[in-house]
Amino acid sequence: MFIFCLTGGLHVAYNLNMFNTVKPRSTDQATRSLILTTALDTFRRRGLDSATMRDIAKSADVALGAAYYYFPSKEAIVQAYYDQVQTEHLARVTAALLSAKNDLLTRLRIAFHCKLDILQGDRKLLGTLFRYAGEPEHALSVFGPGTNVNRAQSISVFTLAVGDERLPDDIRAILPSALWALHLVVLLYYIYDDSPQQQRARKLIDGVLQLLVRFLSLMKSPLLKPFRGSLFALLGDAGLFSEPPSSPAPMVHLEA
Amino acid sequence: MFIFCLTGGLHVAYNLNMFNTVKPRSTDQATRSLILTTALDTFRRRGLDSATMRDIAKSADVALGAAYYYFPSKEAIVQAYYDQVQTEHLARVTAALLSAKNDLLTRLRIAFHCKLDILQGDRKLLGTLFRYAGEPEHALSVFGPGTNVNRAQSISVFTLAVGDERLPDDIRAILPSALWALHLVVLLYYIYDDSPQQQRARKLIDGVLQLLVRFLSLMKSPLLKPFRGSLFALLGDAGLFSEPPSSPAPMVHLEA
DNA sequence: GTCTATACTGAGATAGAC
DNA sequence: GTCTATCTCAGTATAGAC
Repeated sequence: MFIFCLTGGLHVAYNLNMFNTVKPRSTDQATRSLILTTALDTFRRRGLDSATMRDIAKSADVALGAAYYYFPSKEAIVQAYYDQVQTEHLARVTAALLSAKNDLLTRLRIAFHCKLDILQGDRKLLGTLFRYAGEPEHALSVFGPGTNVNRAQSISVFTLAVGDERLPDDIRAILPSALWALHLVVLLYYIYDDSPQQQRARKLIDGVLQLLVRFLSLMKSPLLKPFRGSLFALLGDAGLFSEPPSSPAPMVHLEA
Repeated sequence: MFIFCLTGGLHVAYNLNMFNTVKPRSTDQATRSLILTTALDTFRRRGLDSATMRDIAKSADVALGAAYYYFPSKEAIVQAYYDQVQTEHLARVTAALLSAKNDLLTRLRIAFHCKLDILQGDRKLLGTLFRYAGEPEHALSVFGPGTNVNRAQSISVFTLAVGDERLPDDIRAILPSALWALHLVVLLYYIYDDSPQQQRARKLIDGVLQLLVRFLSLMKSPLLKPFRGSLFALLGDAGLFSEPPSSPAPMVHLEA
């Protein structure tokens, strides 16, 4: 219930806005793209809250109605930005993994650092990601059913990074979702990090992933078997990182 | 930097709004209290977003300006509600600990379950707690300097719960702040929990605290010494749960 | 279906009179 | 300290050009 686990394929087919700034497929997509680009530019220059829809429309030389025609709200524009980021993340990680060393730590570092690379300079835009985290009903809640698809895409990048690493089944099942949750925490840290070039966030990633990999191998130890059993029993009961069988299937929410 | 560690005393002196609904100290406090009570009632009946400041003012039989005189924004009202909750939490936990068994698990369960008891029925109001989590500058950001005092109060309840439990120094230093962070996660789960009476959240608390206590005693094992060392090195470097000495003291932010 | 122009509504927030 | 009037801006509506 808390974090739906829709991992599996890459779900590229869902990626509706994949080409919206790269290769407009028709005139209207060009307008959409123009509005999006202009909006992001305005957000970066004036800040998200002080940039009004009228500012954006004016800068893009379209009427206010046009902006609302493509984006039902100001936050829908930010959402579109996240979609872009997600697409870029998948692309870069896919490429980087091809030439990477084959150890888990390296692959995870790629996934995490890539994300921060993409978000470089847009840390303020990132704040809204969490704005509706506490409101399950809201369409833009990071944890809510309204973002099931986006979440699945985001998780799939971590599924890629884990790859075919030899892991116990229980760990393998939850790891991508757990990494996704961890990456949210890292993003929060990144937002608050005022060190030069956010070096502390970079160090945090390296430290935390190193520790995680060590933790995973520790979990294989027979000494920690009972602890590991309790941990996974808890995660199972709570429905964290996976949907428990007793509840309705996650896709139901999409239809509602 | 991420989570300032101002733990120590109970900081009761900071608790400015402690008596705002209990014992008004003058006429204007009575008005403030009236507005607050009416507002919360309106929020609960109509929902936070659809309840307008005009509705609230009308219900409280004051002009719109009066509402804004006491609360600079609608969200300031919610903030006042959190203050109330915090005061109540401290009071209840203090009382409950007096007659409690003296083991850590019991004391931690009191602190966590008490919070949920108080918040019972107000889960939707809770959503706003996280609304500005991603915006360091915002006065109401849970992690930001603007809420240093509130955070310190909240953490102090967990300091109370840990009490004089025999613990290694490094663990003792971060435990209250870590528990505070954990309690935020539990609150998020609580908000999303649609099981009857949020029983799953209750079970999560019990499970997670049991696991935590076991984890703490595992950490004492010499076998895990290197792991523990790395863990605390990481937390120290990242400034998580404590302010690293290289950065300015947290109180500076309060003056700014 | 894409877009312009313009006007309107609702609500958060503020100014200034009393 | 309280009220009334006013401002701003997100979002909606509408009528029409193409």
